[in-house]
Amino acid sequence: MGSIMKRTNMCGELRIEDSGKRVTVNGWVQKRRNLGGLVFCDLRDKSGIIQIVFDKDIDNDAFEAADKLRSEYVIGVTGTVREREAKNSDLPTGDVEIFADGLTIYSEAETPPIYIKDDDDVGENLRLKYRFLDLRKPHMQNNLMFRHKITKCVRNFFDGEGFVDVETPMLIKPTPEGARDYVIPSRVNQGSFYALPQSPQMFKQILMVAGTDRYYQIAKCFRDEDLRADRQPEFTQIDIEMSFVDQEDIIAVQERFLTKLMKEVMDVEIQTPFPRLTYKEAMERYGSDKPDTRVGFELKYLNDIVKDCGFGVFANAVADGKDVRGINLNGCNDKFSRKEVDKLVDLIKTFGAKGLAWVKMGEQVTSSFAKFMTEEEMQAIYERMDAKQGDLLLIVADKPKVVFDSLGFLRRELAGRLGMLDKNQYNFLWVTDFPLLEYNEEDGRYYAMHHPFTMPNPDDIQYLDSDLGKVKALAYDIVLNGVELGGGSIRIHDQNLQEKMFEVLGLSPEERKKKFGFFIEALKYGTPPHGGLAYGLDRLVMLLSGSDSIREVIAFPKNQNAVCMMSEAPGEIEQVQLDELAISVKVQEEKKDVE
RNA sequence: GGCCCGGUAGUUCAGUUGGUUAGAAUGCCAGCCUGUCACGCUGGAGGUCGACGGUUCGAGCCCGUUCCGGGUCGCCA
Repeated sequence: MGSIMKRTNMCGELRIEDSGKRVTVNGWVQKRRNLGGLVFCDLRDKSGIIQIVFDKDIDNDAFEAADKLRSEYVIGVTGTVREREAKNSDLPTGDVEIFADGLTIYSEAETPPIYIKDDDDVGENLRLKYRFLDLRKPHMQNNLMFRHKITKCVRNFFDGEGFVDVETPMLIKPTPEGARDYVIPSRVNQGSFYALPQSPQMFKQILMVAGTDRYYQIAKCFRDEDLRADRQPEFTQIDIEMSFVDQEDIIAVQERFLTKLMKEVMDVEIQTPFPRLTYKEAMERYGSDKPDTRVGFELKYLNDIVKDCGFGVFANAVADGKDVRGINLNGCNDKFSRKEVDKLVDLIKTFGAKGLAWVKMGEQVTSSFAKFMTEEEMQAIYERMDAKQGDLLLIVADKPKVVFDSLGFLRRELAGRLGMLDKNQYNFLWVTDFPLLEYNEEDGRYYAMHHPFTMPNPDDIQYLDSDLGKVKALAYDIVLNGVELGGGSIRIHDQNLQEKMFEVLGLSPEERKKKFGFFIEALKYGTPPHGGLAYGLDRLVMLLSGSDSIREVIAFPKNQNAVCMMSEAPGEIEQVQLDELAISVKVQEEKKDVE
C-alpha cells in the first residue's frame, strides 16, 4: 500500500507491436464502462489514452476494485498488452488494450464540475476556476508543450547567435510615463514603492552600456491596464537588445529567428526578406499599422473626386479637412443584402464613424448616395476603386483616424466572415518609419509613440525644432496576419540628442532626473549605438497554436477584471501588514454612504 | 469610465401573452448486463430561476438598482 507502481510506458504510446508485453501505466480515469462481468477503463496521461480491461471470471478481485473507479481517480495498472477483439480506429492506441491483473488507486476524486475533454462547451469562468482540471484536457497540455517548444527554440537560436540571457529586476523604480504600474510597497523604506516592470527597457539598454553586446531574456512584464482577449496584466516578452547595429542588422537577425521558429515548431517554410511597409503606407492601404495582408480590399483615397460633389457628407468632410476613403469588397456584392450592408454601420460606430456609404454593383447598381452625385463623379469613383460588376463598395467620410479604424476593421472582419483568411497562410511583414511622436489632444502636447529613448530618423532631426509631427522614428513592428507580434527601435546613444528629446517631450531637467536619472547617468559613460526588439510571447504562441484567446496558452491566466478565478488573487492583507508598510486603505463605500 | 451580450439542475440549454408542482440532454447515485469505447436498459436524487426592490390577484418572464462573467472603445510610452 502506498507505493508507486513503477511506470514502464506512457498510456498513449502502446501499439500492436507491444502485444504480449507486461506493462505498468499510471494516469487518470477518463471513463469506466461496466458491462456486468467486464469493466473497461480508459486511462489518460499526457501522452494519450489506453483502454484497460478487467475480467470478472479471470480476476474477480481486480474486477471488483475496478468497479469502484470513477472519473479522474488516479490509478496505477499492471497487466499484459494484447490485441483488441474490437478495435477503435479513433484512438492511436485503438488496436490494443491492457488486460489488467493489478490495480492501485492512488487517490480518489470528487465528481469533476467540468468535463475533461477538448470539445466541452463549459463557460470560461468555470474553466479558470478549475484550471487544474481544465489543464488536463489534451489540447491544453498540447498548448503548454507547444509553448515550451517555442521558448526552447528561442533559447537555442539566440544562444547560437551569441546572445546572453540576463535577468533584470522585478522590483524597479516606478516609471510615470506609459502604462500604469503595478506598485509594491516597501516595508524597509516606508512610504516608498517599487513598481513591477512594464518591460526591461532601461535595464537592457544599460546592459548595452555595460558591454553585454547581445542580450535576450524571456521576461515577465506587468501592466495595470484594462484587459482584452489578447491582453493580460502579466505577460511574457521575448526581449532582445544588440550593440553596434542598425535597423537592418536587427531585422536580419529576427528574420533568421522567425524562419527557424516557423520551420521547427510549425514545419512551415517562410520566405525572407519579409515584405515591408512604412507606417504611412500601412495606414493608407490597409487602415492599420498591423495590416493583415492575406486579403486585398485596400483603401482608396477619394477626397479629390468628391470635394465638390453634391453629397453633403462627402463634400463637407473634405472641406473640414477630413478624409473620404473606401474599400472595394471585390465580388462580394451577392454576399451582403442591402439590409446587411446597412447593419455594417453598427460595427464601426465604436470607432466613431457616423455612417457608411455604399455602392452595390449588382446587375442594377444601387447606392446610398449616387442620387447626389454626377455620373462623372461616380465613374471616377469606380475607376479609382477598380469597381466591376459584382463588387461592393464601402465608403467612410470622417477624421482620418476614424476612417482608417473603420475601414481597416471592416476589410479584415468581413474577409474573416467570408472565410477568406487562410489559417495556414503566414504573412509576416515589417512596418517601419513610425512617427516619433504622437499628439495628445487632451494634454495638448506630444508624447513618444514608442518610448522616449527611440532614435529619430537622422533625415528628420532637422524638424525637431519646427515640425514635430513630421519626425519619423527608427522604429519597426513585426506583424503576422494582422497581429502585432513585436516591436522595437534603434535607441538614442548620443546624450545631447537624448536631452533634446526630453526637451521636445516637455520634460524639465528636474523631471528627467526624477524619472530617468539613473538611466541618463548611465548614458554619459560611453554608450554604444544599439537597438532591439521585443516579441509578445503569449500572442506568438496564441497565433501559431491557432488559439482564439491569449488565455488558452497561459497556464494560469487572469480574467477580465484581472482576477485569478482559481486562487482568487488579488486579496486583502492583514492590518499588521498594512501597519508595517505604513499604509492606510480607503475602501470606496460610496453606495453605503449614500444609503 | 462608455457601449454591447449573457446569468434557469453539477454542466450545456429550453421555458409561449405574466397563470397549477420550472423542463430536456448530459453528468451523478442505485440495480441489471462479458467486447464496450457517447456502452445499453430500469429506477432515483438533484433548483434561493445571480441578488435586492418595484408593478401585479399572480413574476423565471415586465420595470429599476446592483453583483458576476464575456466582448469591445477609451486606455495599453
